[in-house]
Amino acid sequence: MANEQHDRYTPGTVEAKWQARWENEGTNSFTLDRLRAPSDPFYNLMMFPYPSAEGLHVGNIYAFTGADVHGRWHRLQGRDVFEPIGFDAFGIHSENFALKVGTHPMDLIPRNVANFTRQLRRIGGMFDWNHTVDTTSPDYYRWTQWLFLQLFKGGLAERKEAPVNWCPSCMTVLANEQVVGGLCERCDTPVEQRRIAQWFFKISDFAPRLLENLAHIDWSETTKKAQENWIGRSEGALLRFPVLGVEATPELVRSATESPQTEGTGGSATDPGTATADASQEEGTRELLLEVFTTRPDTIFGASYMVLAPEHPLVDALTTPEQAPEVAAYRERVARMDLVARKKTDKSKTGAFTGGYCRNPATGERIPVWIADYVLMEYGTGAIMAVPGHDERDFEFATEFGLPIPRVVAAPDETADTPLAEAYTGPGHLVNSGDFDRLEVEEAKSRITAWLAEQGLAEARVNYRLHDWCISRQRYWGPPIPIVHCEACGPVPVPESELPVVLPRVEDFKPDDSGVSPLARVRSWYETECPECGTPARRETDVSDTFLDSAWYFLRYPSTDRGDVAFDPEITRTWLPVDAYIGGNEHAVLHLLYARFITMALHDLGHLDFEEPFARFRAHGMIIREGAKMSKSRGNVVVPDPIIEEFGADTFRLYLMFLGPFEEGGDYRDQGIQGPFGFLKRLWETIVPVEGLAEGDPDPDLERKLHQTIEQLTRQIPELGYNTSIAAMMEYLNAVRTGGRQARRSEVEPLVPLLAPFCPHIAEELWERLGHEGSIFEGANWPAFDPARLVEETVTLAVQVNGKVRGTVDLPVGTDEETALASARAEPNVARFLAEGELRRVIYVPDRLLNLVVA
RNA sequence: GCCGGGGUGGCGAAACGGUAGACGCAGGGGACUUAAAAUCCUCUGGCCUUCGGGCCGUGUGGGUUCGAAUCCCACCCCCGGCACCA
Repeated sequence: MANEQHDRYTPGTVEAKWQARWENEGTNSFTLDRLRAPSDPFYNLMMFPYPSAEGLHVGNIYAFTGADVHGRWHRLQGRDVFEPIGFDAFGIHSENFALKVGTHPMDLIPRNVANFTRQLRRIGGMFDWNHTVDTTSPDYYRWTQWLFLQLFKGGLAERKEAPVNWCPSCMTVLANEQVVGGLCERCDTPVEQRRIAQWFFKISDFAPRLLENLAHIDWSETTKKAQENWIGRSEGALLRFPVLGVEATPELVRSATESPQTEGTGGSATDPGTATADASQEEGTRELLLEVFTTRPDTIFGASYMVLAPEHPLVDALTTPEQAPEVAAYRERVARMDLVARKKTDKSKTGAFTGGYCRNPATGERIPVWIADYVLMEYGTGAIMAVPGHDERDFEFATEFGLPIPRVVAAPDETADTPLAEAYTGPGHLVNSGDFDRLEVEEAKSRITAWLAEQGLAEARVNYRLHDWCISRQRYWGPPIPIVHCEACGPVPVPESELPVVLPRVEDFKPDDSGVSPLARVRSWYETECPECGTPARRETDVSDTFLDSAWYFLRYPSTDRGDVAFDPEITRTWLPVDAYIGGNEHAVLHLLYARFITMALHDLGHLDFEEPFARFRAHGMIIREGAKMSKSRGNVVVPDPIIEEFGADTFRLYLMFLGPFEEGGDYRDQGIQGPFGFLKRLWETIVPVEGLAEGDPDPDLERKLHQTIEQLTRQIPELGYNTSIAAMMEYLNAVRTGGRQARRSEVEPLVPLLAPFCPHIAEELWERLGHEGSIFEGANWPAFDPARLVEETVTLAVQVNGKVRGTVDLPVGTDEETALASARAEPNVARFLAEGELRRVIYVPDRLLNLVVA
């Protein structure tokens, strides 16, 4: 009795014991030597957490457990699995929270990291604690800065002006999410736009490759689709509209053609760039040309006016003196809007007439030029030809301002004169389009583009939605951008030998009226000498985006033993690209795209020999609680510590993985944990007085079921089919225990490694009690199955009459049709339905079903 | 509006085009117990039943098929992402 007491399943004891042992024996840690020479490396990555003050969120635990199961499974196959974890602790979240509680982030973050570390150890992940990263450590961000310098030297970083949200009361830059309904979230002042010089990475140069490579990487389809949409390739044409009455001075031609977008899409193969514009100059066309991008060159005959973005550089040149006050007022009004409100689609169209005109090169007609905020400076050329008959936005605008709405496309049942009640954007043939009438839309696109190209007024063009990555943050809590501004030399990179540029401890890190980063008021820090000419110079005071920290962390993990390089070339070649990356789809377009870009850039710069960082990526689902989304404000967040306290980490892990398909998520119901808990208890009690297990071969039926279970798990676990794998183990254990029978060792022992990926602690304990030396994860301990033993001897055949099941018959496997039919006829209920008519047809699916068609 | 992913018992969910609801939760009944907890056994989609079984049932409406939760067409609803992108 006392012994029984002693042997009860107490998760706390078991888990503490094994966590300590893994730690002491370095079960999950790699030495530098082993990293250099693994026998079968497998890099298992999960998205490192942001260490918040609240502690590890159950969503993190869900993700990490799913990834850990995957890593442990590979380990049980005998592979060398490297499974690192770290902390993504820079950024506006930490900074805002620090501001709120009045603690310096340099004090706050270490506390949070310590708490996260404790929690992460407690859930039993197979983490290599000797290879962690903390993005806020100078040892790490030194290399983040190094990365910036590589891109800068490679011509992939540039400084240019861009709009930011500006709160005139707090005198600070706001992120989009800090703007609530056009007001500053802190002081409710209306937010406006301000243009400031910022650093950009030229990710848009990589748009075509980032898109094309998606076809060759093994990623969740949903993630790839999200990236595809984000990159937003669209095929169309660049068209040039002569501006009437404005002479083409060199400056105007420059501003007309050097819009950021024309550069941004420079990577596209169909883009000969701005040369044609110059050529047309040489032909003596003294007219200024206005460039627009369109996906519908076929509708050019319907372009009844033009629209420039209010910020477009040619607005001043086009505006007549009479219209100048109205234009200026409109531009000011737009500038006062925050960036979110600016792009709202549900507001009505506004705009102002510039007084200027273009000539429609197709019709020869004079068409007015307007400015309107529905045209965005950051897309295409920042100007459009407006075709109100066949574009919903233009239609709305033209209706608002009483502009003509010609029809140039007709559906099969329409004519050139069918009135347009709304923009028609469907297929059809051209009308009112001169020689191009009757052509189908698709053909007209290329024909019209070619026709205009002959006159130097068009070229085919591929445009991308993806815009350059602004990495400047006018904030405190991030790595300082390693640049020195010198009056004479311009922006000069900090020499690599002087890295890191250490973020100074600034007690007052609140944004203030200086208008830039808090670092801009630490004179002792920003005053320096130009690394090139030695004259007094000023450090860049902006810090870099948190997404830069996380765009390369997976490169650092295996090389954290190396203080002298960002990543060791040999080790990197050995371990990367990452074999399996599991994470949330909320990072589908930012983190995952930036990481791909950085990898591609480092590849081109000669630092890496691969250009895609993650060979395989799987997005996990989201978990909700009792049917509702979890959030702090609802107060329905699952707090992991008490649950682990009561049931143990193994049960918690098992339950999380049991909730539903890992890639779809699940509903956390507090009561539900009883199921997995009971399962572990029963498993323990089935095995634990090991002396109580019977010897001998397994029961034949159980043996078959065991092999089926092993087969199923071997197939499903690597595909993240966790919930059904767990169900299969439960089913098997139920079968072993039916009728309270005494289990044989041979029946239950293989269940231990099957369970190990999910519940590593109890698996280790049972494995040890069963007499094995060392950790179950050291060695290829996953059981094999024998395909020959999967097969049943008898099957239950469903017998249908006219597609409805009327009975079943038990038959030996492989019974022929004739015999099966005879047995079926012998079933009284089947015979009854058979008697209702004449047997017309027999469908026999051996070992499954017999369908008798009667009429 | 566009792009994904989904709609199956009271609930979470299973189901190579072949017996819908495995596994688990919750619930009913029973055993053990002085009692409770724990544990174990057992039942549990709905309606009807002469207890043999029958009818209905996977968001809705059509279609293909001997046979559809599964494939095709149209539509409705929910979740996630993007969105004045020319």
